[in-house]
Amino acid sequence: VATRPLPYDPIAESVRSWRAAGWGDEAPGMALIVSIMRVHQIVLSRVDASLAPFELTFSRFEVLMLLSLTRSGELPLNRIGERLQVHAASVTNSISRLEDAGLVERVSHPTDGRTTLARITPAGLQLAHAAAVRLNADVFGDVGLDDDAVSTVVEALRQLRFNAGDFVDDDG
Amino acid sequence: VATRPLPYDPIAESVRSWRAAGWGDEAPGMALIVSIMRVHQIVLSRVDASLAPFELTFSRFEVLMLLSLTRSGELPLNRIGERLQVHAASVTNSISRLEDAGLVERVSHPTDGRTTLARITPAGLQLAHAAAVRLNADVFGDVGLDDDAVSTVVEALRQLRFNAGDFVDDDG
DNA sequence: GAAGATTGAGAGTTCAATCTTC
DNA sequence: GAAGATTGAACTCTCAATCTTC
Repeated sequence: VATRPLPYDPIAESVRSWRAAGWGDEAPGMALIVSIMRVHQIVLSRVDASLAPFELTFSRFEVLMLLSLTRSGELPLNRIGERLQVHAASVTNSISRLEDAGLVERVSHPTDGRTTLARITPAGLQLAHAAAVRLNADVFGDVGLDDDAVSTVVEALRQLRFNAGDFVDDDG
Repeated sequence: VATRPLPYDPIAESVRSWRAAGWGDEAPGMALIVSIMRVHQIVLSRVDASLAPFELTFSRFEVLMLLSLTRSGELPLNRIGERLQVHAASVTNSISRLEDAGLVERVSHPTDGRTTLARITPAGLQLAHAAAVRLNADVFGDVGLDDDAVSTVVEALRQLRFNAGDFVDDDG
């Protein structure tokens, strides 16, 4: 953790200041945005700490996991970017690192010479599994909220993602 | 936005895969973490886009806003880091950039030679106000969730932050 | 010795520009 | 010309190490 616990909730304090400045109407939105920023920081540091023994970052773990859950174990780079919602340059970076570690290899696409496939290696498969087990135990198994709150938040954030145009299918 | 909308919810898809892999118990926690990661990315890009005309990032805006809401307009760098929950190195970086832009200036602490104060300038005050108005209009005023959902999520995330040891005062 | 601040290294992200292939 | 991938530049964040001052 970066610093010691504060004697007060910094976000509640920001809301008070925002209201005092005459921006009461937008205070709830401000609180939501800042809460997301802070919680992101917290969970990212947890995840990275849990993954550190495997020399994986969360970004690379996501790529590895996505490949490991694919029937053939391979996927075009651009589809990885779409699915994970990251820039093509980030995918290139992640794949290169995973390739250096021997967890993934680049393969030519059989019919389209423009696209490159990433294929997970046996070592990659094994590490993906081990890392997932570890992450489940360290982080996912207890995120610091009761089950009801978890599902409520997940649903609300799904709504937010949908409204942001992340995806178009709005069943459930 | 980085990519076009997907025809399905990528997180719901991950949950299905996670269950299929036999990790059903931890699937909700996984969904929460991934949701936070993705929503963070969305709101950060919105905020940065809104702040771009001012040549401010959200980190620097937060510093500027914190100073502008202070009675004296100045604060020790370490207190800025505590309040914003960021590393001292990040504060140094932010303050240097704000100083380069003439929005803040470094001042020696009157009694403690170790600490440096950041003081907001008149230009900084003016820009902080303009940026806040803009952010309220562009982002905070409509975050893409109804009011009930916003307060529910904010409260749940407060709980998560509290459980993470971010702060110790648990009233409200 | 401890606290506050800074610096340099390393990782990730995005964007713009470039190259190859359809 | 458009799509896919890569590269380089610019930014932020964190960590470890260093310097100054209490």
